[in-house]
This record gives sequence, structure tokens and C-alpha cells, in this order.
Amino acid sequence: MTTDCGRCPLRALRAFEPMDEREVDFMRGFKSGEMTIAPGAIILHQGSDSAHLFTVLDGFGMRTKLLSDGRRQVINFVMKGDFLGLQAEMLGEMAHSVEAVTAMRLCVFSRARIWELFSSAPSRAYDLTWTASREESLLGDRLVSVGQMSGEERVAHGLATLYRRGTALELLDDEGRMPLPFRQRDFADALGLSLVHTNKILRRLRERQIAIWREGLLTVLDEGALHAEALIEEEEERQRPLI
Amino acid sequence: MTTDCGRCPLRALRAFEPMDEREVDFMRGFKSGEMTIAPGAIILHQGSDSAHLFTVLDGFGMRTKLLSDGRRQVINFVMKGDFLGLQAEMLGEMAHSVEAVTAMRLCVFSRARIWELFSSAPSRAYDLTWTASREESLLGDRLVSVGQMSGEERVAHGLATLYRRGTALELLDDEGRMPLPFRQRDFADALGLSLVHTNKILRRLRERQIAIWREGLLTVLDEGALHAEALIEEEEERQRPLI
DNA sequence: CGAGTGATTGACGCAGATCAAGCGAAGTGG
DNA sequence: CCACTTCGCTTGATCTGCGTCAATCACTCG
Repeated sequence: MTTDCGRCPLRALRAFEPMDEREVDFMRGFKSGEMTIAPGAIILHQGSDSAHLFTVLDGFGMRTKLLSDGRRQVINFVMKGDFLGLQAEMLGEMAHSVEAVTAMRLCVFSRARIWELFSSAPSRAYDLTWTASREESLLGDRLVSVGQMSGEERVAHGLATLYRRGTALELLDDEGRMPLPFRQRDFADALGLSLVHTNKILRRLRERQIAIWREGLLTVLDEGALHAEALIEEEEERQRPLI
Repeated sequence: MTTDCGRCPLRALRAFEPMDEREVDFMRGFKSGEMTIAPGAIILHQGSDSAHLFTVLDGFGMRTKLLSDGRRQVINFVMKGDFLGLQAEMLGEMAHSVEAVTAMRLCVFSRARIWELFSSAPSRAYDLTWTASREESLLGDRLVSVGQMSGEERVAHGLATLYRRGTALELLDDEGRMPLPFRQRDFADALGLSLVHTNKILRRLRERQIAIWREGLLTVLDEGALHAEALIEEEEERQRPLI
């Protein structure tokens, strides 16, 4: 029992651009089902290929890269609306793994039909390329953070980025709390900091009443201060295409 | 006096996939000229838009991101065959700048016609998306390096990556030297290390007879050791599409 | 010939890594 | 239902890789 693309709950979000009827029709043909993933499960394996592509309908995950000696870099966090598996399709193998942190629900597309997308739905192909560009841009931001910023700046930047994405996806409850089910370990690996140091910085942000993250919920008390710390200039999220 | 796409000197390189006659025809229409850039000039500005897209015909450059307080992250180095400006096209503005390090020669495409590429040259659109994916994958590798590796590992990784790219582009002369016209400052900003520390590590690699980089030329004396240091597993570069 | 740029090297100090230990919550199996 | 383990978070103590400061050298250029 899968949801019809015409009623896709994601597209109802303000974050995403509308789709015209032709595009929705195409997506109906492109979609091959839905899938549920358990917390901790690996969705896509670094170095291997995949018969499917996915759009995240619900849940949280992360893209990770493992080094031979066990060190790990979290490339990015995965939230609803993100598209997974493009690298496997294009490059032949994934350069990173994608793993579920919470239970996730995924919309599944058959990789065999992606060529149809290019040959018969150019507007969808454009949106796919758009998505790849956006991913690259997010990666670039993280690289600046990890390469140039101090610990405090990185933690603030990481939280601010997640908070911004969460806000755009309307994840905040009526008390302004956003679900953030990652472990501090994951967050530290995303920032290139040690777990211990990350923990101490989070404590300081809590004590300074800027942001509180505990029990899987993030509350931003002073968004201005958080952005100042993160060297982020205010700018709202624009609508983006959904695949 | 511009080169005809049928005789594009880049496509002659083994690194790039062949193009069929239809595709070459399309590129002739897509190409709007050539351009020469002086060393140090900015080709694309972070935060702004561009009327053109480019493929690098010759020369070296770099993608950089500037922080408000002057810190700088070099996102990636730019070599011949790289495609520039996709982000401006897709996202509306560049998330980073692109600046020339040596004199550069660029093949210029009109941005207005990119939609034609999607609507009437799907195989070219596919290749464009491929290119975006590859860029993302390179960025991911750099993120792992900057986020998880020690100074020695990062420097080795950086040199090894550049050397691999240069080899694929047949840039090595008959004594195995590859042009590498960047300043140590640029390299340090790419690795997220200080200039001084980078310099000291380069010296050690020189003393250990692993790699020598001076006067704009890189010589790798012990590729095995370099790769070991960089935690890179051997793997040759496959052919890739050219835009 | 003075000024600017890039590479090089030594001395010193700190941000953040590593080590170590304790705490509460959630299994789990006898 | 209680011992026992596991997992994530927290906090203090100590150590070190790397940043910062500072000075010199070699070139190039107007």
C-alpha cells in the first residue's frame, strides 16, 4: 500500500517546489515502491553499486565515509526530501555509505529507468542536476567549517545548519523543538572534532543559553547568537525541487 | 579564431570519453567562444551569478570560499577539462569563487542555452550530471582528509590526488615532473593547515625522498610510500565525459 | 636599490586530542 | 526481578600536533 505521487506528503511542504501534472505522471511511472529501514541499517554501501535510488520520505540518516583504520567522517546528515544513490548511478559506485539513524521510510525508484528521466522528462533531469549541485554546495559549506573554523564555530555552524534545514521542513513542534536523533559521536565525526571536545562545547552553548540539544531534541534559544558564532549571514531557505 | 569542437584538443586525451558526431554537433552550437584569463584574475565570483559557463582548456586555477574575517578555504584545484559555473546556473549564485592561478584558456558556453542541453541533448545532460557527481565525490574525499587525517596524511593525500589527476591528463614530462604552479599558501588553505606547518611537512617528504615539490614542479619519487601515507588504495582513473 | 612576494626555519604556547572514570537508562537472561 | 552488560553522555587531568610569532633568504620588479 504505497502513497500515490499525486498525494505525496513531501510535496505538500512549503520547502518544495510544485510539480506540474506531466511531472507527477512521470514520477508515478518512475516510482517502483516504498521501503522501510530499521535504525542502524545501512541503506547504501560505500564502494558498491545499487539497483535502486531513493527519496527519503521520513526519518533521519547520515552519509558516512570510513577510513581503513576505523576513523569515520560523517559527510552530511540525511533528512526527509533528500535523494540517495545518485553517485552509484553516475559513477558506478557509492563514494560513501548511507545509514539510517532512526527508522526511515524511503520512496524507491528503479535505477534502470533513470535514462528515461533524461530522455523523456528533461525538466526532471534538470531538477536532478539541481539536486546534485545543492548537495555539492552543502558539502562545500561543511568543508569550510571543518577546514577553517574553531571548535566553537564548528559546533555552532553544525547546529545552525541542521536547525535551518529542520525549520524549512517544518519539523519544529509548537515549543520550537526540533527532533535531532543523532548521537554526539555522529555529530563530532561530522565536524572533525573529538567526542569529548564536542561534548564540552555543547555544554558551553547550553550554559550560555544559546542552544540546548538533549534527548534527541534541539532547542535554539538565541538564534542570533548561534548565527554570530557560526559566522552565518541570515538568509532564508528557498524552495527546491523534489525528486 | 577559436578551435572547432571537432578538433578539441582535450577530447584527444585518453582521460576523456569519445563523443559521437551528434554530440559534437550539439557542442558546436552550444559553444559561444573562447576566453583568456590572466593569472590571479577571478573567473567566477562567490555569491554572484554568471552569464557564462566554462570548460577549462588550459591552465590552473582554484575554487575558493572566503570567510567574512579573511580566512579562506580552497575547495578544490582546477585543471584542464574541468567544468565551471554549474552552481551559478543551477542555484542562481556561486557558492564559491573560481580564480586563475596561471594564465588560463577557457571554452565559453552561453548560459541561456543550457536548457536546450536538457531538452534536446539528453546524453549531454547526463554527462553534465555525471560531472556534478564527480565533483561531489572529490569534495567528499577532501572532507575526509581535512576532517580526519593528520597533517602528514593530509599533505600526502593532497599531493597524491593532484598527481593522479595530472597523470590522467598527461601533464607529466619525460622526467616524470608535473607542473604544480600553486603557492604553498594555496595548498595549506586546501588542507586546512597553516602555511608554516605545511611547509615543514613538505620538507620531510622531500628529505624522505617521497615527493619533491619546488619551483612549480612536482616529482613523485616513491608513489607507493606516498599512497601509504595518504591511506589511498591503488586504483586507476577511468575515462570521464567532457562538457 | 627599496619594496613586495614566496619559501624556509626556529621558538613558544594553546586548542583540542587522548586517557580515565563515573553516571543513568535500557536491555537481557538466568 | 535482580545482577550484569552495554551504550551514550559527562567531566577532570594530562599531553601534543599544530598554530602563531618572528626572522631570514632568494627573487622579481618598478
